[in-house]
Amino acid sequence: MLTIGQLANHAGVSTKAIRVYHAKGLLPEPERDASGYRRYGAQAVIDLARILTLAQAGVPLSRIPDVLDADAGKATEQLDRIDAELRARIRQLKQRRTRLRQLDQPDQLCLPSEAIEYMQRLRAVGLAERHEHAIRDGWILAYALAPDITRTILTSHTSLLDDPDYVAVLRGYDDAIDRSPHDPRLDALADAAATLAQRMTLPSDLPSFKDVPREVIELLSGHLGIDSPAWQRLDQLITQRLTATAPPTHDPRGPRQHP
Amino acid sequence: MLTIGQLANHAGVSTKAIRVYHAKGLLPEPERDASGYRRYGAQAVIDLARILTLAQAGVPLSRIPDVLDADAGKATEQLDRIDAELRARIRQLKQRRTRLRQLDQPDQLCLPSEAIEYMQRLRAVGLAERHEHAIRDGWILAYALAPDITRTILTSHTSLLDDPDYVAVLRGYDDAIDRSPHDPRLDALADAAATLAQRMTLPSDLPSFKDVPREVIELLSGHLGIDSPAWQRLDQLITQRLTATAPPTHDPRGPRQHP
DNA sequence: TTGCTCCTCACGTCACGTGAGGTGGC
DNA sequence: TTGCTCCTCACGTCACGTGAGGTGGC
Repeated sequence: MLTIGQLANHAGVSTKAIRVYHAKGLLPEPERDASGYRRYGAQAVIDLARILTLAQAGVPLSRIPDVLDADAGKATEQLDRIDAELRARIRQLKQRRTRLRQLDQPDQLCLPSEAIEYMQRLRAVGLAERHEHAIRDGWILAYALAPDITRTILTSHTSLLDDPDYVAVLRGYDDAIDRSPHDPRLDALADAAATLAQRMTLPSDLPSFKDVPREVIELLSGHLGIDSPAWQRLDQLITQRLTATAPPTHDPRGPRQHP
Repeated sequence: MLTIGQLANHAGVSTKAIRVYHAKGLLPEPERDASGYRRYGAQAVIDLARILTLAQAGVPLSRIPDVLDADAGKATEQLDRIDAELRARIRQLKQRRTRLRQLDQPDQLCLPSEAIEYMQRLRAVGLAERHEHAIRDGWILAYALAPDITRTILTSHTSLLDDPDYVAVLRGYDDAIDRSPHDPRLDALADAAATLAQRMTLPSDLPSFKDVPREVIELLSGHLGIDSPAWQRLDQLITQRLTATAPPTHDPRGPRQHP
C-alpha cells in the first residue's frame, strides 16, 4: 500500500493536489493506518490517473466527476468535446508562437494584413517618420473603433497609392505642416487635396461613418504637429474649396483627412 | 481616442484585465477626460498588444516588464526561452490528447508499455478476471513504489510467459485458491511453484528489493482471496520445499509470489 | 428618461502553494 | 537522535470575475 507521498510521486503531482481531490470528492478518502496516515491501493492509482488525465486536459475539477461517472454514450460525447477544446488550444498556442516572433514589429501585432500591406507600400513613398507613424496610429485607432468601415476605407486608399495625385498630396502634407500659415504653397496643396477628396466618394451606406475620422483627427493632432497653424490654414482652404463646389451629404473632412 | 471598453473590445480582453495591467504597472495609466474616464491613444493599443502576446504565451505578468524592457540581445534570448516553453506545452497537450483517448482503458493510463504487453500476453492464458486484476494491480503498485526494480522483474516475467511451467503455476493458483487446504493437488502445485522460484534468480544488486513484494502481497491479499486457507497452506508447502533445497540469501517469497 | 459605459473599492474564485505547529516512522 | 514524511488548519497567490454603489454620455 502506498503513502500519499508515494502516490503523488508516481503520478507526478503534489501531495497537496491529492488532498484537494479528496476535499472536492474527486478521489475517495482511503483507509488510514494506525498513525492516521492515508494508505492507497492500486485502485487509487487508477482513479488518480483518470482524474489527472482530465484535469490536465483542462477540464475544471468541478466537472470531472460528471465526466467520469457518465455512462458510455454521454462519456464519449463529453470526451469528444474536451478533445475538440484541446485541439483548439493547440491551434491557439501555435498562433501565439507566430505572434511572439512579431513582437518587435508592433504594426504586425495591431494591424490586419491589408493595413500592413498599405503601410509597406506607403513606406516606398518616403514620408517623414513621424508622419508615417501618425498614419499608422490612425489606422490602429480606426480599426479599434470600427474595423469593418476601416477595412472598406483602407481598400480605397490602397488603390489610390497608384495615383500620383494622392501621393503628391501625402508628400505635400509631409513638408507643409511646419511652415508659416501664409506660405503660398499651401494653396496649391489645398487645390490638390480638394480635388482628391471629391474623387474619393465613400460608400454612403457605411453606418456611423463620421465617428471614425473625428477620433483619428484628434489623435493626429496630438501625436503629430497637425494642429499647427499651417495645418489649420490648410484645413480652412480645403473646406472653402469643397463647400464651393458641392454641398456635401456628409462631412467631407473624413475621407480627405484620413491618410 | 478610445475608452477602456473600446480598447478591451478590440484587444479581445475584459476591461478588468486592462485595469489589472494598470495596477501592476504593465500598461501606463492614460490621461483622463473631463468625467474621469480613461482615454487611450494608438500607443496604448500597441502596448496592450505586446503585453497580451506575452501574457497569452504564458509569461507571468510579473515578468512581462522585464521582457519588454530588455535590450535587443537579452530580449531575443528571453523570447527564445518563452518560445521553447510554448513548444513544450504544445507537445504536452498533444500527449494529453492521446491519453484522453485511453481513458476507458485504465491499464494503459497506469502502466508502462512493457507492463501492458505483459498483461495482454497474460490475457491469452485465460485466468479468472479477479486474478488478472490482482496481477494488474500488483504491477501498478510495484511501479509506483519502485519503477526501476519492477521493470527488471517484469522483463523476466514476460519471457517466462513462454515457459509452460510458469503458465501452469499461474493456472494452478487460479483454481486452487478457493479449495480446501487439504486438497492433494496443492502439493503438486507447490512442487511446480518451488521449482520455478528456484529458476527465477533475481539480480542480487537490486536495492531494497524485499520491500516491493511485501507491499504487493498485502494488496493481493485484500483484493483477491489470496489469504484464504488454501493459499496459506500453499505458502507453507512452497516455503518447506525452498528451505529444504538451498538456504536463500534473500526472502524467496518475493519473486515467486509476484505473478 | 432609459440603457449603456464608466468609476472605485472590496470580496470571490480556481487550483493549488506555503508555512505553522505537531506527531509518526526508520 | 536526526531527518524525513505525514497530519490538519489557515492563510497566500495568480489573474482576473463579480457585484456594490455611484456617476457620466447619447
